[in-house]
Amino acid sequence: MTKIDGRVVRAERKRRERREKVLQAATKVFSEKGYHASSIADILEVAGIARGTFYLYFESKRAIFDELLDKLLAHLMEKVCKVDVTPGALAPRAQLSAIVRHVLATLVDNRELTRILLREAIGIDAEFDAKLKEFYDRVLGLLMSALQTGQEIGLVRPVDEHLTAYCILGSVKELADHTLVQAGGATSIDLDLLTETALEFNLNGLLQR
Amino acid sequence: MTKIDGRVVRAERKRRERREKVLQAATKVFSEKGYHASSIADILEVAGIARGTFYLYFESKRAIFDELLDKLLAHLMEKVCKVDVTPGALAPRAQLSAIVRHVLATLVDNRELTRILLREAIGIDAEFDAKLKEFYDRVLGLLMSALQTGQEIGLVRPVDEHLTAYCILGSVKELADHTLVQAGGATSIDLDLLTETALEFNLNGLLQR
Amino acid sequence: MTKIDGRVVRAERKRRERREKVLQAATKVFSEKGYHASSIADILEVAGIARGTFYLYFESKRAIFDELLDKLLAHLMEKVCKVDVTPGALAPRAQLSAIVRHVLATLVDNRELTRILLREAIGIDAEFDAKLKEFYDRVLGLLMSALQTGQEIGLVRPVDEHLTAYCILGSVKELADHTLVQAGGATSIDLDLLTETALEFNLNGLLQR
Amino acid sequence: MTKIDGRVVRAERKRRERREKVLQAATKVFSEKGYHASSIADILEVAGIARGTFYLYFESKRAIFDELLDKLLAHLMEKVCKVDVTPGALAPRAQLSAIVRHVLATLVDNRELTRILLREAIGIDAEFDAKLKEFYDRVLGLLMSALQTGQEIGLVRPVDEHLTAYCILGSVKELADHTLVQAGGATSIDLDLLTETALEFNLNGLLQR
DNA sequence: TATGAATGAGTCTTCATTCAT
DNA sequence: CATGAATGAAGACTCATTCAT
Repeated sequence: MTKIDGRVVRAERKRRERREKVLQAATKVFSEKGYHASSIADILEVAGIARGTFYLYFESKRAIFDELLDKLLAHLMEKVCKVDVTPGALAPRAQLSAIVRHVLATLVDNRELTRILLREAIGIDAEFDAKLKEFYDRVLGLLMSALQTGQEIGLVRPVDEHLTAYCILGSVKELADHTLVQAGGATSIDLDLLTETALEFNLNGLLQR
Repeated sequence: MTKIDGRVVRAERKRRERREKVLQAATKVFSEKGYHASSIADILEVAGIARGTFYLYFESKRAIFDELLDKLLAHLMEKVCKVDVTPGALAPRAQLSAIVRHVLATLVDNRELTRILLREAIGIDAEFDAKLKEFYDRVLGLLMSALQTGQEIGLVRPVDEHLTAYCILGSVKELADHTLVQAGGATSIDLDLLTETALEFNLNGLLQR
Repeated sequence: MTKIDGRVVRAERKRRERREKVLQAATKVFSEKGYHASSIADILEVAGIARGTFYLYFESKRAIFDELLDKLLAHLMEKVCKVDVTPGALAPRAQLSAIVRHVLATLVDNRELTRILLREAIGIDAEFDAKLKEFYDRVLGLLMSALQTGQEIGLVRPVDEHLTAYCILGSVKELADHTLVQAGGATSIDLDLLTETALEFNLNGLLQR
Repeated sequence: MTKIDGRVVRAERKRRERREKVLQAATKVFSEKGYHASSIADILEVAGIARGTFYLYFESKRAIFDELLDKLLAHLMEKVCKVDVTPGALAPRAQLSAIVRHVLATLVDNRELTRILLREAIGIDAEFDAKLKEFYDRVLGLLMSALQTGQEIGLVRPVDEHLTAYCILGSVKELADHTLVQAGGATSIDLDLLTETALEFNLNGLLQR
């Protein structure tokens, strides 16, 4: 039985590897040509597999795209959480720094997926728009609750939490877009500078004080 | 000859009106369904014209989309200019306020086009991406020069001008997106609150001082 | 207006002619190769039209097949009705003769469609099977009611109406199949002999009396 | 050597059992969904074997279908023979009764295959049509020779033997179809009633005498 | 022998664009 | 000018069959 188990395990691993190969190919293709301009044929060519093989691993073009983004969104949410303001916790600024760093690091580690998220994952269809909205809504929710807490403990000045949350989200998105997406693949990125700039911008604004 | 001239002029006007009608229809359709999901047939139906007629006025689906966006981009750039810091000029803050207000007002006045710009004008094709990049680069250029000037006259604290420009752009884009695009068509918008929030956020950040 | 009306009418007629051309082509193709073995491409070739044109007139391969059969079934049912046994009506035998003649004549006039009905219209899908069953059930219903009436007026010997109705239907179907379908297209057919044989067989059976 | 022989024999038996299992599965699947709607995958699932295994036993989807039908056709022909009218033989009516009974019994014993024969074995392809035609031609040949003999000995009234043979065949086919195929699987069947109805219908027709 | 992953030919269907009227 | 029928390239997806393990 061990022998068979071994075989099964190996087969399972191989299957996952193969799936992964297709996912990689799809990532590359989608990120380069966008969802609509990418054909299954393009993915097949990059993955080096036959038409039928694709459908062995994925239900449809749409399904593989979904999976790609789901993975990135999950990664992004991994360490994004409420700021802890109970006594004894890390300083809020340090916590925020960690979160922003995590997000940016994840995006840096997944440049192609980031491009897809920021550039190609829009206008796919209503269902997908909803998924994306849900993700951003969760992020915005956290931001708003953070702003509220910040105001309560007197750290944050009085602001419209809704609108301000959008501003924060937008600043980080655009930062990521221009740094990771527009810059060609080869550019090396100073994660610390990025994190610091984002944080400073959001916390202190532009004006000299 | 005058008679003929009159006819020609009238014909010319009629032609422009018809073009306009098609552009309106396309705006509505693209804004509702996105570029890819919109078919020429959708536009024809809304415009109330025949298939062949469309191609009398526009070269292709792509071309009319281009024209739509070009118009909005031109409107947006109309009053966006360098901040004037020569003595006697308006206070920088007032100038900025005017510019931001103009941009937001233009977007408010063109909700459907705004949706197209922010949501659907991405991932069309490389050429279109380039056009958009050019537009944003001009905006970013102005922002960076403003940041530089601001730093020189000691108004702005030392920042990475590049990255910070992205943050500013992003905050305004996202603000516009959530306020104009995500909110259904009927919502009334407080342009002053919007302008003020954007400006305050960018200038003063979040922290209490 | 008359001019335009004329144009519209002419266009409408042309449209119907074109549709008819495609229907003819489909009839030929389906009858020769069967539903499953026939591809849209086969129909296009015979009809001499382009791929897109087909979908201008018909929703799908399935839809055109449906329409083909519907037409034949409607024709067949046209003069099939209950036998009238009120005093003064034609003799039952004459009425039956007329009905059988009509059915066989319709089948003779539509040899290809007959082939499709008897040979290819089986196992398309559940929905189609249902449509066919409905048709045959109507025929069987008429037959059973005729058998009942016949028994009541002492014309018909006591029989199981259900089973006997099947026998009658089957004898006519097979007669048609072998005469119209299996015989190549060119054979000339003696409609009178056919009608008479069917009727005699069903009424008097085989035995000498 | 005997030992090896034993092994070989056992292996041979196992092989046949496995083949049988697949045939059973195919029968079930084809009878439920029809030839075209049945996929190899469906058969595999029911048979509980792997894809490759199927092709170890059968050449193709088409081949297993062939084999299924061949078996039924052979069974059916087993006791179908010329009527013996030499003096001392059983009465013709009794002989016919036995033959019809055998045919109907065989169909009853193989309901699923019957459904396939009557419903799904049509429009597969030209070759298959030919095989079926050959079978029916043999049946028709016997019927025609019986009719001829019957007429010669004055038992049968003068009829067109060709056309009448079709009628007989059709009546039995339709009887079988409605009784065995359309009625769900569970219905119990009165073989005697069936045989008697068929015989009476064919021999005596409908009319009271 | 048994397996099931891989293959790729084959089909339907859509839709932007052209062109004869 | 306006029309809308016709076009055909392009793309997604299925499934019988093969083959390496």
